[in-house]
Amino acid sequence: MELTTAEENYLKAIYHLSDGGKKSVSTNDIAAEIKTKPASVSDMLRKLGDKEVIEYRKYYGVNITEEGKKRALGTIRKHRLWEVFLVEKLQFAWDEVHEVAEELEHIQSPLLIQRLDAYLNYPKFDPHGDPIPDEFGDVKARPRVALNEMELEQTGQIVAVKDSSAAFLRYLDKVGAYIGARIKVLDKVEFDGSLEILVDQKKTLFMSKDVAANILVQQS
Amino acid sequence: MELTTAEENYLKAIYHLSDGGKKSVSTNDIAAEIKTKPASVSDMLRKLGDKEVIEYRKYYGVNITEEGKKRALGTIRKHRLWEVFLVEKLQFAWDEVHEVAEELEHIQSPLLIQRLDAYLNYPKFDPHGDPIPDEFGDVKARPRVALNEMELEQTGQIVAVKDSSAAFLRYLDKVGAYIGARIKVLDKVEFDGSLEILVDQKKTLFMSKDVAANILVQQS
DNA sequence: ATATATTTTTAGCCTATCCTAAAATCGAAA
DNA sequence: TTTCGATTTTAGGATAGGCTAAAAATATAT
Repeated sequence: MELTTAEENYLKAIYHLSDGGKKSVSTNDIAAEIKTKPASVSDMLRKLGDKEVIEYRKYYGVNITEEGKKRALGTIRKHRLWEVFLVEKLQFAWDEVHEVAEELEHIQSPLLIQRLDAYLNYPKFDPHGDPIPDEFGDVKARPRVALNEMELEQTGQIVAVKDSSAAFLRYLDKVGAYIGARIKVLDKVEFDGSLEILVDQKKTLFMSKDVAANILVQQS
Repeated sequence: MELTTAEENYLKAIYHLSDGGKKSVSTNDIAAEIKTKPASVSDMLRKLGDKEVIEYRKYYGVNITEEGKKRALGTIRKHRLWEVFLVEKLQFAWDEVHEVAEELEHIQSPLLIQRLDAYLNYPKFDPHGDPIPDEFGDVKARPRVALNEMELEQTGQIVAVKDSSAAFLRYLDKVGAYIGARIKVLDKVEFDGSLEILVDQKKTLFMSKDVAANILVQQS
């Protein structure tokens, strides 16, 4: 059964909020995510339930079905492939692509996506470092490495810290290295293993090997 | 003022049916073009009139305004740029691109189109040989040449015949060289000036120089 | 355990776009 | 010029998606 653009957007939101289908999701949370009113969400949930892409029990939130998961992953795949296209071929900055990809992801043409995928050389990750599901909906888990183990020029996103003491987090905060920050290794000093890092394509930052060893990066 | 997808489609249809704004267009003709009912067209014409992209006098058909022309040309530009992309970059056949381009043409992002244009190296014609309006809505008139004057490998579309005798047309019909046919010069025989032509990317066709001299081609 | 607060749903309404059936208008022929 | 056929518009209704206000159900706190 065909989904409308609005339905695809709801399903994608539910997929994300449910952490890939692991948790159930509330009406209010969906409304906040989609920037719409809870009443509108209730309406849509009834429809998505009828189409069996979610399991909907009134007042108890929704769970995404296997079919729904497949659909959501299809939309996510399209979104991320378009993001790669925009950044790699059309020179968009990585933070300019989201809105346009939001539109492009609803174009209906399996052939188009197949060809685009090939044209981009079957990328596994989008410009934000998020994995691109393959045509079957399988996603490649992104390897996580300690920042000090990364090579020159490599890029990634800070996803976790090993040392979560207040002191360490306060330090990270001060230098502007938050969870989610996009980083690139600009330099590694042989002598002491300290690094020069580009954060969010804006500011550079020096850190010791010890600090870097406590920062986990999801590579792109 | 923003136009919806439906409004853009109506405007594009009116633009084409009016031969670029030269003639006025009837409700019935629009309905046929859009594959909708005349009653729906009346509705939409009122709206487009309110938005001043057409001039609408009940019962007397519509004329497109300058503003409307500009909008229509913008949509046509996007459509044709996407067609070039699909054919040149994603290896679509020239007759597979229309439906997808119908969807892509409604993506709203001036930056996207600007970048796409540059990426495609500012093409002047789409894969069907139709001219691509520039960002100001100006279109380059396509030169027409006699088929016998074309060079090897050149492509184009048959747009007219010099000799329109029944005999000649019957001959063209027999060999499958109709007005609108997409052709490519595969070979030119030095000795007698006869040609080998690829028609519609499917069948090849041999013709004498005399025949070719009577066929006018719009080059791409 | 009951009262209150929060969440969710329902009811009713709006706009966009489409439809069918009926009414209005136009234009051409007698 | 009157009438008749074709075209066009209007009227009224459907569906998709959104909104507000009010009702209903659930969750929480005393």
